[in-house]
Amino acid sequence: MGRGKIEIKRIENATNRQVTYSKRRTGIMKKARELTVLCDAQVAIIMFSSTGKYHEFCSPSTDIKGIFDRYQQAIGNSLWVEQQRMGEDLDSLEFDELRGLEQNVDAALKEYHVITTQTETYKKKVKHSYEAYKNLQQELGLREEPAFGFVDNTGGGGWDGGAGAPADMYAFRVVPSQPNLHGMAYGAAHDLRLG
Amino acid sequence: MGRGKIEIKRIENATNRQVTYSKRRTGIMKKARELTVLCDAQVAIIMFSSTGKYHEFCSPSTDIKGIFDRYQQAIGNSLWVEQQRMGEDLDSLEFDELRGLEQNVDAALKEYHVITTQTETYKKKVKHSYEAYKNLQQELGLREEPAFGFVDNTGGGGWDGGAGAPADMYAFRVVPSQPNLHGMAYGAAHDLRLG
DNA sequence: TCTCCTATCTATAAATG
DNA sequence: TCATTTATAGATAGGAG
Repeated sequence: MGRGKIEIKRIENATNRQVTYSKRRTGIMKKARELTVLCDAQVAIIMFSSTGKYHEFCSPSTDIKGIFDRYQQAIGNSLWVEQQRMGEDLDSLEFDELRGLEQNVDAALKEYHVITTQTETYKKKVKHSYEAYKNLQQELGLREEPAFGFVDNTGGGGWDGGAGAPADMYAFRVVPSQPNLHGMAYGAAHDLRLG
Repeated sequence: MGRGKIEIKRIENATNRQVTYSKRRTGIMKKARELTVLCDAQVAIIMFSSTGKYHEFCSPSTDIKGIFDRYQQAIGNSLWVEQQRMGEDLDSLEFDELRGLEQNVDAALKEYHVITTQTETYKKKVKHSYEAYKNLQQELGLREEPAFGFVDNTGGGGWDGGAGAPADMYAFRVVPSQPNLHGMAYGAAHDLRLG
């Protein structure tokens, strides 16, 4: 592409590197968006430029964290399969111990559910605030990516509807190396009950 | 590209959709690789096809989780920069509520930490109980429930996930810095139901 | 499915405003 | 610095085996 072939190696000139990063990033994001639409796929992309700025893409109806969770789950599944094949010998556990475990986890999830519900209202406000912010950006004539799923921290992109990221970001701020709270829905707690 | 322009909308024919997914995925992954080299960038890509198979790309010297962690930290940091800009355009009541949210989430995560610590003890027991459970299942002549609809466990491809929920308990154990309570609950729901 | 082919379409490097 | 233009390299849709 472009006026002449280029070798795929680090661009030493910082300006050219940044320009190329920006152009190619846009291209990849566009391709990702097309892929999600054409092929009904879920795609999550995180990029950090050499200057440390980040950009993301995420298919609609989810967020980066959701896809990452799904990915971890898939990885976890493969790991477990390998684990089984290795035929690791495990100790057994008394049934009443299992029941005790179940009750503890259930209680923990109930407690979590209360907390989650309590903060849910605020999360929505944050999201709506961001949308207001984005709209303001538009009104001020700042450039905007046309499609869904983009977030960047340069002020040039924007959030589109459907991304649940703002709420998650709040949680991440408090504990950067943060536990995976995302999918811990209370509904799951009910299913924990032993028969 | 190719023999004629195509409209960017879902490809209804499943075969064509899969073929296009495969081709375009390859293209995007290649572009991502070039970007990391040319521009010294960090890139992480996770894709799930409509059939549930997943593929990933990640720049060298790190892994998906590493980039995701960096991303979480980055959005955590940038949120408050954005927040302050946004605050100028929000009324004070809204802003007070946003502050309230911070405190709520903070409290929630502290609570979560306590809960996590409390349940940490049980994680090993969950794992250790699995073998006993499998044995019991066999004795009772029960079939294992398929846990995830998206998983393609027909064997073959290296990245395809498989098997059921217990994997999450394993993932939970091997990734203590990122406990996955969602998966844990889910796993417990389906695999600890002994009675 | 899978690979190869290739006419066409798209992305983009470099130039330009 | 930016956006825009333009000439080319690269990606790929559709078809064949």
